[in-house]
Amino acid sequence: MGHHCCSKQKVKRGLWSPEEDEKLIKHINTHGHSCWSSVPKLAGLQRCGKSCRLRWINYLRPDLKRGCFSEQEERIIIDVHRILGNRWAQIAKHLPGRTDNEVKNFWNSCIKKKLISQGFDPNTHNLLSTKKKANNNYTTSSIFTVETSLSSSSTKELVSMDLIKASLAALSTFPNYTNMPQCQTSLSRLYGSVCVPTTTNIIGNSNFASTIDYKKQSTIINENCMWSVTGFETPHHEFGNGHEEMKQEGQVQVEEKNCQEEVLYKVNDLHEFNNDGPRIAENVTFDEGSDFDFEFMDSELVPCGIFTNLNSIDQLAWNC
DNA sequence: AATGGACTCAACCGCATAGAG
DNA sequence: GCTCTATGCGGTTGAGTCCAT
Repeated sequence: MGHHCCSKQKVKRGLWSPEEDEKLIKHINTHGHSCWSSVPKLAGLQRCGKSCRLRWINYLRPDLKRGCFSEQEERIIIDVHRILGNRWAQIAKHLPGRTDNEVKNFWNSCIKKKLISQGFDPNTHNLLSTKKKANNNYTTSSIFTVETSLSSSSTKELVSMDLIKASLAALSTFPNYTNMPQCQTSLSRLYGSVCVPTTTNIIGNSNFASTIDYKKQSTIINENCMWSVTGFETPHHEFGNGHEEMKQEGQVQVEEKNCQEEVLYKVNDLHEFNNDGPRIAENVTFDEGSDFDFEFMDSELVPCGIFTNLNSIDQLAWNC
């Protein structure tokens, strides 16, 4: 079965010959590629436009970086994948000179196995646990297994590996972030190479909002934020009149213990309360002044357990 | 040296989406 | 609003290569 774009043409398939590459390079360098469907004809190639485009983007483009992925690139892929999932094109945008295809292949052939061998689920980035509950019937206590008395002033203290592992294990028991029974949650914050589990109390209509914990030198995203923006479900009956008022005002406030900084944001539009499905916050706007890279987050966040940047839990896991 | 399984990665396939008419 | 076409993207395939036996 051929492509719909070239089904009427007699096109060559399979590997490209050096002659074909040369023709394509010459044509694009001279005329550009404003319309890929016309490139084969103009370049004298018996290929479909789609094939030409792919060959150019993935192989012939002059700005491509060839060769092995560096350790830093690998880490970026893992970090961005944790947030965006299998959105290879978006991930590749954070790696100059790399293509989505290249990133995807590298993930499937190398990183995926590495994560699995380290005991992480490559899809969720959670610690693979043999103790997961079979029916997803989570109880309040499941997420509270990790609590510490660390104060905000002690975030630079080193935390033992046992505590970190316990934190990961606790989060891994909570894979989907749906039907969460209440709005209190354990929170693991990552500061450089230090993992600091804290306890978060969320007040108000909290599944529509949260705090973004950010610093100038390293962006820190807590998973509470992820839950909020993705709009995890909470049973309807949990909301009282006070929350209805908040909804009408279109602004919610979240209080978080042990947070160093808080950024409040407004929720301009909320879906109607509904017993049947998840309620999703839309058109979320953030106060100016935050240096958080929202383009990086690509506006649509994927639930997962741990967020980190360089030198964080990945490195710890890698070196264990 | 031969062979077969594992692995890599370029290329293809099918679907989603945007835009033009 | 509908259809058609082009483009972009993620999943999958398969030829070539590597490596253990």
